[in-house]
Amino acid sequence: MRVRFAPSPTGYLHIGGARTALFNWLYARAKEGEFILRIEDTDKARSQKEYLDEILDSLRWLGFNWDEIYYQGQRFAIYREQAEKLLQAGMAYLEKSKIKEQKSKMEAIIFKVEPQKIKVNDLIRGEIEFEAETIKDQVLIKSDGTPTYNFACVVDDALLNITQVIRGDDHLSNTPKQVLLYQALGFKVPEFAHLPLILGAEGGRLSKRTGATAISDYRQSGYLPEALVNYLLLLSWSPGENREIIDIDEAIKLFDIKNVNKTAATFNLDKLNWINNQYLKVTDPQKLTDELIPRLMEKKYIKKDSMDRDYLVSLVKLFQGRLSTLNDFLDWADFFFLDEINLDPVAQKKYLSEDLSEEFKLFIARLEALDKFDTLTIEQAFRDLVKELNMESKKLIHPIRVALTGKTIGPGLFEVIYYLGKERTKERLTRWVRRQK
RNA sequence: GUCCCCAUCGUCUAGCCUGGUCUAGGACAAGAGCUUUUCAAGCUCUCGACACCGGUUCAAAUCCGGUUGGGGACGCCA
Repeated sequence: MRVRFAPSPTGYLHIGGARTALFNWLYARAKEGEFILRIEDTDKARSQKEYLDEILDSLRWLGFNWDEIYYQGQRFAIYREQAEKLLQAGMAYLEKSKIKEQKSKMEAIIFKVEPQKIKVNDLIRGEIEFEAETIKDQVLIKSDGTPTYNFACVVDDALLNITQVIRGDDHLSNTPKQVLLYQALGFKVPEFAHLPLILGAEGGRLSKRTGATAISDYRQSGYLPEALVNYLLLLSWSPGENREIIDIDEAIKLFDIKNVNKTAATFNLDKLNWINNQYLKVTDPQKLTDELIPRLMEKKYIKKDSMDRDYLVSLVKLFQGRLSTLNDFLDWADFFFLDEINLDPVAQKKYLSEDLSEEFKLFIARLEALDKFDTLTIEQAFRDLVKELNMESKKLIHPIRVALTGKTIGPGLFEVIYYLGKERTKERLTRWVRRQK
């Protein structure tokens, strides 16, 4: 069993490509076969090193390790040799370039398509029949000497002994053309499996506007690779038993290409966010901290030399259960790193319109008097004060939270105070009292 | 225009192959409530679908045909 993923370095690895790579990789791992990477860089003008690097990097990040890698750009002689075979057999002919600007005097090699019925047996869709009359003669080698996609693809899949071609639905109509080429070259036709496409929110192809961006963008936003893979898995495949969260090892055991859906799926960021949250919750905070440190440094929230790692880990634990992405932490925990907090105007209006300077002052005094400064002690001091003032605790909790964090949302107030520390808490509350005057 | 694919809640899906166990199950989202402190976490509940028409059958989400709708492909791009 040998499968392949064949990206073209003319763009970044996107959601659709990643899903194709995933299903190929899964197929290989489930059947203990080989997963081969083939870089389709025949279009020299459009292929870029930057894209290649991004694709390989993203694949590694997702965990799709490959067993072999090939570059079509290094195999032009092979394609030409195979094309010559067809030429000599009379199954192909030469034609002058139709491109006006073409300076080369070379001629293109074109495959003659004879009328016939072509049957394709798809692992997911069953038997599909095409009429060769609806297919034009196919260019094999362009007049600039480079092979066309369909030709290079067939030659490589055959010569690299690919047994199952698993690819996107958009290649379905290429399949009869390719079958003809396998037969003409005397190669064994592999099995095909065409995966349903992933559509954007408005139907149609995924684009930047409809939410599809490069895998590296998801990485940068703070999605975990396991979560992204889990989400991709759920798009047109289901592990059954109403399971949503499934790790890759279990998916390998349960995966069967025959159970892949035929229906195109719509990419849904909300569900990805939910899955990412599920993974974020159970990920080792140390690991999350490692991921967060460079992001915090970039935001200038921390400096490398003055960083207290244990403190950071504690903060991460505080927010861990609520994050959709790692970057959420940057927004929600900002007040721990900033001297001047970002005060949400809506929150201010809602909870800080009333003058609570007396209550704030009293609370500051209570904090001042504490020998021990831990969550429980702080809470006790607060509860006592509220009781004495004969106030509802939430009437004071919310204003204090906003004064300290600038937000109406966040972890429990007493934990926030504890991690903010006595000095910073006092300072922020005092600042607010002064503002009242 | 031609060819091809697809069709269950707004979205992802289970069920379909091997018709009855389906007054169609789960998840995300949305709405409501609970959580002597917020929620973007947790718990509970609510809303919500077999595209349509015909056929086969005692019986159809499940099988067959058509219609409609959606998607893809028709390049000397990949």
